[in-house]
Amino acid sequence: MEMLIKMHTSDALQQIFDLLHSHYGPLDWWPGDSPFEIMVGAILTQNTNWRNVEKAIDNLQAADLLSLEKMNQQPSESLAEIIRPAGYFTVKAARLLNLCRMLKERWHCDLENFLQQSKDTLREELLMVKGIGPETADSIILYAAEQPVFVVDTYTHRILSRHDIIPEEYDYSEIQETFTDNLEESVSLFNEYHALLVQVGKDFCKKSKPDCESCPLRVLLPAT
DNA sequence: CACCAGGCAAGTA
DNA sequence: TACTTGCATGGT
Repeated sequence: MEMLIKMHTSDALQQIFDLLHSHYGPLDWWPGDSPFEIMVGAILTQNTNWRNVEKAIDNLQAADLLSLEKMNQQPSESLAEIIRPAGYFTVKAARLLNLCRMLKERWHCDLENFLQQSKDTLREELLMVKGIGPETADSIILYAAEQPVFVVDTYTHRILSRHDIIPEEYDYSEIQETFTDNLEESVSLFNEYHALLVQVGKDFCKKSKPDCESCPLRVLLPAT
């Protein structure tokens, strides 16, 4: 009679990180030049392939709109046309302007001061903006403000539940706690870990056609 | 052709 | 509270 002993969560999370890190090495996220560009990218990439986001950001660059003050002066309709390739473009244009308006009215466009708040108040303030939810807020806190929060996305949920490390029905905060309760609180670790999960998700853990045979996590069973 | 991608808010019961 | 639906382009 054979027995399968479930690994402790902290050991599993450490093993996943080690496997991914030795497979991919440092990924140098976030792919954006300034804190403002990172914040814009975080909104544009909501439920959208990053390739499409890059096209939209190129358009914004060409229109010289990658600054808070300039974007804030842009009418919603023309901003929408510029970010069209990112999809959901009317909704996302409004969301970008909601963020710009909050930063102007509450922070007088001083991004540095805004991002230097404690991560908890920063998160509260971001979540008050209509169009910024938990993942977008946490992406901004980790990658623009460089403060230690763990970012959870659909790949994080899919990979951990398929490997039986968390239950399928875990929500955002439960998944986030799984990481923060079992890892040292470190900006560079959280940065790299989320980037690695997204990368391995794109490469091997697509929703309907996973490629578990060649996935670097195949030694952790079960999967698919 | 169908399906999906680094979510979120609003509507329904 | 717990589901469902709209938003939309571009790649496989």
